[in-house]
Amino acid sequence: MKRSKPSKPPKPTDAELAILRVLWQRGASTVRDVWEELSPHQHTGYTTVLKTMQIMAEKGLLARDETDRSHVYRAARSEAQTQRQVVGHLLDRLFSGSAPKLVMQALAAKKATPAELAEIRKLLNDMEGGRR
Amino acid sequence: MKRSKPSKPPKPTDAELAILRVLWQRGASTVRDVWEELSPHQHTGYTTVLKTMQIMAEKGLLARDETDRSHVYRAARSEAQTQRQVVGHLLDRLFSGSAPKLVMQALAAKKATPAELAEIRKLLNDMEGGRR
DNA sequence: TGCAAAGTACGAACACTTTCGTATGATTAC
DNA sequence: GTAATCATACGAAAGTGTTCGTACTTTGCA
Repeated sequence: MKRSKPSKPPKPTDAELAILRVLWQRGASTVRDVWEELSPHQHTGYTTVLKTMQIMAEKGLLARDETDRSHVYRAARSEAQTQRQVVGHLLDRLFSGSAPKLVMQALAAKKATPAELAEIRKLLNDMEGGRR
Repeated sequence: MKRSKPSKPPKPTDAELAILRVLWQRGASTVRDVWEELSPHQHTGYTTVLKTMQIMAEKGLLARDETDRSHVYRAARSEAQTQRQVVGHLLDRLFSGSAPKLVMQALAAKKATPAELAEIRKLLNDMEGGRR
């Protein structure tokens, strides 16, 4: 017997991530909403998005409201929760658990603006302040 | 016709990452070396590791030296290069390109030690110093 | 010499992801 | 009321990743 809502949703795939991004941005949406948002950028058919979202609901990645004829889906976990999960996964597998190494590569991969650097600096201050 | 060595190696999968980690740590190694390192942690057979490494060589993820009977493999790209590639990929797909957001989740996913925080702070100083 | 050990190559099975065509039912427009 | 539209559900195909059994070759050694 398969449980309908696993307590630990799996790591989303890339295609699933594209759908999640739309849902985080728009909030609860129908398949059509998501498809219209996605289709300009990728060439996927409507039923492809539908099927993927159905599977994501089975996996526990999405929750759906079947009240209306057009079912309304929402992300089961917040963007921040998902980010933390994926980053944690990556940290273990590619950075030997070293957050600073990841931070370094993040900054190397994409130059941060001065404003962003200030933001990170502030974050560090807060963390050190809390400890000290 | 398939090119034997694509100039852009694809993003490594999780299983491939496990092998790469051994190669980065040990340097050029035989399949047996890698398998012996891996087998205590995972329950994969010798030929599984062999096959995976062969495929990785085809993909351009590994380079191999066939001089000796036991072929010697090495990672085609450095650990830092791979980290940057994967982080860049993640940045685009899950963080809308915002490095600070990724940094925040990295620090949230795993508490950094004071020494690590200092390290990051130093990195920031260097970046700002260079720009200013 | 001949046998065991160690190595590579190969093919196949299985699982998972992604894609889409088609069936079917509900709603809307005329 | 009937036809077109729009929705879900379902099944299947294609691609990829992972695993391992088996065959074949080379080497070392009693």
